[in-house]
Amino acid sequence: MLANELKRSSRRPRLSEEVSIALEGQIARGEVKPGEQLPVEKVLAGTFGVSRAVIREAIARLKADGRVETRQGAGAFVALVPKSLNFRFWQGDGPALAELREIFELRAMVESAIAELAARRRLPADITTIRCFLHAMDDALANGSDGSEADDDFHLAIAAATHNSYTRRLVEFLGRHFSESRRLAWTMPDGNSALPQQAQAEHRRLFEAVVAGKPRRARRYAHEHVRCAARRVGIELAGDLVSERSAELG
Amino acid sequence: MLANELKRSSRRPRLSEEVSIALEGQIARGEVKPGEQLPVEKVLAGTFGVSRAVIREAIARLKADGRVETRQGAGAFVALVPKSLNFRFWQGDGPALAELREIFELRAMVESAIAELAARRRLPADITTIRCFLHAMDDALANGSDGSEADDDFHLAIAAATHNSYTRRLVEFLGRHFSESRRLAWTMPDGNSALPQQAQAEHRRLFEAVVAGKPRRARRYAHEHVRCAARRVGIELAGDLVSERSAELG
DNA sequence: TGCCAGGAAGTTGTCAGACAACCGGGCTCC
DNA sequence: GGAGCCCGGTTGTCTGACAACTTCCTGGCA
Repeated sequence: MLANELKRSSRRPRLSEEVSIALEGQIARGEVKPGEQLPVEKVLAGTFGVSRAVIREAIARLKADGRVETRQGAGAFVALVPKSLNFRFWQGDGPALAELREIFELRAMVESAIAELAARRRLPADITTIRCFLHAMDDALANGSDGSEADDDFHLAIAAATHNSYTRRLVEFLGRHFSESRRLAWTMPDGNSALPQQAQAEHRRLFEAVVAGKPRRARRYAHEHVRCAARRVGIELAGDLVSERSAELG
Repeated sequence: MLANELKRSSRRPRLSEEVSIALEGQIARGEVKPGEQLPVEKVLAGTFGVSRAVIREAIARLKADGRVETRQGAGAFVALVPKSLNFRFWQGDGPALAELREIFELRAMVESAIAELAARRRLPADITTIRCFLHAMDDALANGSDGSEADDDFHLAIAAATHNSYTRRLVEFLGRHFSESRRLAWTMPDGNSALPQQAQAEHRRLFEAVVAGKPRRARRYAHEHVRCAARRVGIELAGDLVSERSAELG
């Protein structure tokens, strides 16, 4: 019976799991800050009361998650930018590009749904906040500086405008992965400033749809924005999503 | 400058990295299929020409990503429904009933988008997995037992069928909050078994839409399922979401 | 025949110790 | 003052061993 295979609960937790959870917690709580060095393996082994092999497996997990980086001969350090995508992306790796595509795909799904809800729920205060970040991006464009942070805040403000705390928390959580993909739009080499300006035009359109309280239009613009952002870094998303085509009917 | 950061990546790759990438590739290419057992550690050590410790660290990474599950004394197996443990740290306390509406709202957004993508991407193996959990819920219904776990797995399997690892991780991430809301459907007191059966009918409809490869229908059924689920616990969601109305046009 | 207890073999989990590869700082020597 | 070398510290890898656990087979029993 297959039910036997599914029975995976109620097993004794492995030591390496416990250690990696504990370390992850320490990092999450800021007890070891980004860039700082973790205690050396031998010390960790002592404090946790396990062997070095267990510590190494736990750290291997954290490395896989991108929360920790190790340098042979130097030590293990809490990652500055967790889950660094851009390195592998610029190396033109296959899997990294695929990963980026998946992120854009998820962004398209989540952000379009959120834009729709925000257009339906936004209050005057929300509009003020969103507009503030829109202007911040305008400034960044004018100065030629990096507006990716304002970009993050812009989308976060839209999420907040849904007045659904879970939505907002979700976007905050995903922010780590999303911001990496957003930063690409602002730091494209070759000084082509037309691309950020194009993105900003999309932002403005999305903003106006939210202000006007047009859910369908907001959804379409949000989806279009993500798809264009993907295209700007050379990724072509399947464009035949229901939400999009149907929105044009409305 | 970005070039400085790139310099960091020109380091000799570690053995455990290479091994985990190689294994990951074998799994991705289907050389070892979901549910199948990996070669035992000693054999892997032999074929890769490294020690068992390296193999163990590589597998620790795959476990962290949820691509592999290990059972002491039995072996290492490619995960049926890849489970990601990455996001375990965001566990608020159990959602108050007031927050339940927000959770259902988020579910409606996420699950409908995922159902749509799954209907477009599902492969035969995905269908098999999903059907398996559908039957598990059938059994639970027949026995009068709790099928909420199979319910979780059902939706997780649909997320996996999108073949977007971030989607899958997102659903796993949200799982804690969602499963709470799903359990309500299975453990309604008053022995009214009509409600779970109604939910199961919705599951079946959704499943068939995914199997048939009808994205719009899958989106509508997923959305409807969540809305009905909410109604079954006394929460009325706003039903005028774009996705829904427009889907009826298609 | 059917089945159940129990052992044997196989597999993962953990430990301990050792050495290689490498980094960083301090020291010497020019 | 600066360049090069050395040395302690740290991670990376190897080896061998035992513990904990699962699976399967086998022999005895009803």
